[in-house]
Amino acid sequence: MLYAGFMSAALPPFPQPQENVGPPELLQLGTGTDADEPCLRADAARNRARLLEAAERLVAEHGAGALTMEAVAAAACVGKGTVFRRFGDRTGLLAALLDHSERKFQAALLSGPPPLGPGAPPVERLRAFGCALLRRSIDELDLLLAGEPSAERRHTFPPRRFLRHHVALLLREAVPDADSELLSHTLMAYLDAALIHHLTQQCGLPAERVRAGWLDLVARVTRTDGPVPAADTPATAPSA
Amino acid sequence: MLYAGFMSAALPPFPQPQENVGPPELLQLGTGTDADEPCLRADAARNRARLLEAAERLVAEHGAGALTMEAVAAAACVGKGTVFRRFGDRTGLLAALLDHSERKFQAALLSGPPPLGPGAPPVERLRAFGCALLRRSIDELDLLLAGEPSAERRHTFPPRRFLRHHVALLLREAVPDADSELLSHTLMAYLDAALIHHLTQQCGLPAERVRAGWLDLVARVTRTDGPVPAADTPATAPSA
DNA sequence: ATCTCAAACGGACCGCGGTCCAGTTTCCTT
DNA sequence: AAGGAAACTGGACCGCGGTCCGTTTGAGAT
Repeated sequence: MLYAGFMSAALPPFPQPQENVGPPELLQLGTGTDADEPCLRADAARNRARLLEAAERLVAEHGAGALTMEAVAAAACVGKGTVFRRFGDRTGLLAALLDHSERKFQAALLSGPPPLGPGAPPVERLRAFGCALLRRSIDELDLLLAGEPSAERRHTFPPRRFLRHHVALLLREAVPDADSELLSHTLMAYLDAALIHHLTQQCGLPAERVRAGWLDLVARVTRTDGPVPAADTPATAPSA
Repeated sequence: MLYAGFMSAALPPFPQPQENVGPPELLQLGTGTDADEPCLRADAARNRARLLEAAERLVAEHGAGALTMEAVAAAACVGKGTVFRRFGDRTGLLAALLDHSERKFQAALLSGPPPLGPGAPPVERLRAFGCALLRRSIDELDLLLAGEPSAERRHTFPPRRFLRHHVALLLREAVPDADSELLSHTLMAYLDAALIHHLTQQCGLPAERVRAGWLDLVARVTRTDGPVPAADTPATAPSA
C-alpha cells in the first residue's frame, strides 16, 4: 500500500466518489504484505476479485477503450451498482487494473537497485526514472489512455501525484536553485501517456527517439551536459 | 481562416465526425475577410449564429462545465441533431466558442508586432509566446478545460497543432542542434490548460510564479542564460 | 443458535452525448 | 415559374456512465 491505499478502502454509504484523502507525501510501505483492502467483507472481497478478473479478460479481448462498466458487471455476474461501489468510477476500475504495475514501479523507486532506486546521483536517477516510466507506459498504453481522469482531476490523481513528487525531490537535489515543483510538472508532462501515444502510435516515432528526447530534456533542464551544441552561444538572441 | 477553417465546412451526409483534414502546416491567411463558413445555406448560417449566441449565454450563466448540448439546442430553438451536424460534438462546439480568441492569437503570432510576432529573435519570441498564451489560457480556462478533447485526439486537435508547430519553428531557429519536435511538445505541455488550472486554481500558485517558471523553462531548454546557478557544476553527477 | 445491523448487493432509473432518418427547405437549373 | 436534388432539420432513439434505494447477507454480540 505504497501511496496510502489509493482505491481500496470500502466506501461509506455510497455517495462519496472515493478519492483517497490523506497526504500523498506521507506514503509508507504498508505492512509489507500485499494486503489489498483493509477489512472487506467476504462477499465484497469475492466480488472484487471476480470483477478484476472479468475486467482483465475483457480488456485483453476487446481493448481497454471498449470496456464498459455494464459489461464488466455482467461478466462477473454482479450488479452494476457493485462495480461502482467498489471502484468509484470507470477511472477507478482502470486504476485498479494498473495497481499491480503501479506498486511494482513505486517499490523500484523507493527501494530498488540504484540507477532507479536510491543510491545513485539524482540526475542519473532522473534519467533512469524517465526511461523506466517510458517503458512501462508503452507497455500499458491501453489502460493508461483509457483510464486517464478528466482534466480537472488529472493532476490530483494519486499515482501521478506520487510520481511527480518523486521527480520534484530528485530535481530539488539535482538543481537546488530551480523551482523544482514547476519543473517536475514539465518533466512529467513529457512522460504523459497521451503524449507517448501520440508520438509513438500516431506519429510513428521510434521509442528510441522518445527515449533520447527524455535524456536530452533532463540534460537541458538540469543544465548538465547533453549532446552539447557547437561552442558559441545560441543563434540570434544573446539577450542580456 | 488561419488554420484551414477547422470547424466550419458543411459536413457530408452526417457520419463524419468532421475533424479537419489537410496539412495543418500549410496554413494561410484565408481571404483576409472574416468569412466564417465557406457557403453555408441561409437557414444553416442563421441556426449556427443562434446556437453560438445561445451557447455563449449559457456558458456565461452556468459555466462551460455545465453546458449540455440539449440545453444549447433548446435555448436556440433548434433540434439537437442540428447542433451536432454543425459542430460535430461537444468539443467542436466549445472550440467554436473559442474560435475568435484563437484567431486573434494566431494572427498576433503570424503578423503581430515583434515581441510576439515576427521580427524579434526566436528565444525572445518564445518567451513572449508563453506569456501571452498563459494569459489567454487563464482568461479562457473554463472553455479550454471543458472543451479539452479526449486523450487520443488531444494532440491532433488543430488549434493545438498550430501552436505546437509554431513553437517547433521557433525552437528550430533558437536551438538548431536539438530535437525541436520533441522539445516543442515539452514546452506546450507546460502551457496546457489542465496544468494551468491545477497550478493556479487547485494549488493556488500566483500567475506570476507560473510565468517565471515559463521564462526559466525556456532558458533551460534553449540553454540560454536564466537566473543562472552558483558557479560550479551541479551537485552529484558530472557523468562523462 | 439467534439476533441485529452495518455493509454490501443489484437492477431500475436518470441524464447526456451522440446517431438516425423521414420530412422540410433552399437554391440552382431550365 | 417549376422542378428536383442536395443540404438541412428535429426529435425519437441508443448506449453508457453514474445514482438511488429497497432487499439481502455476513459477522460480531448475546
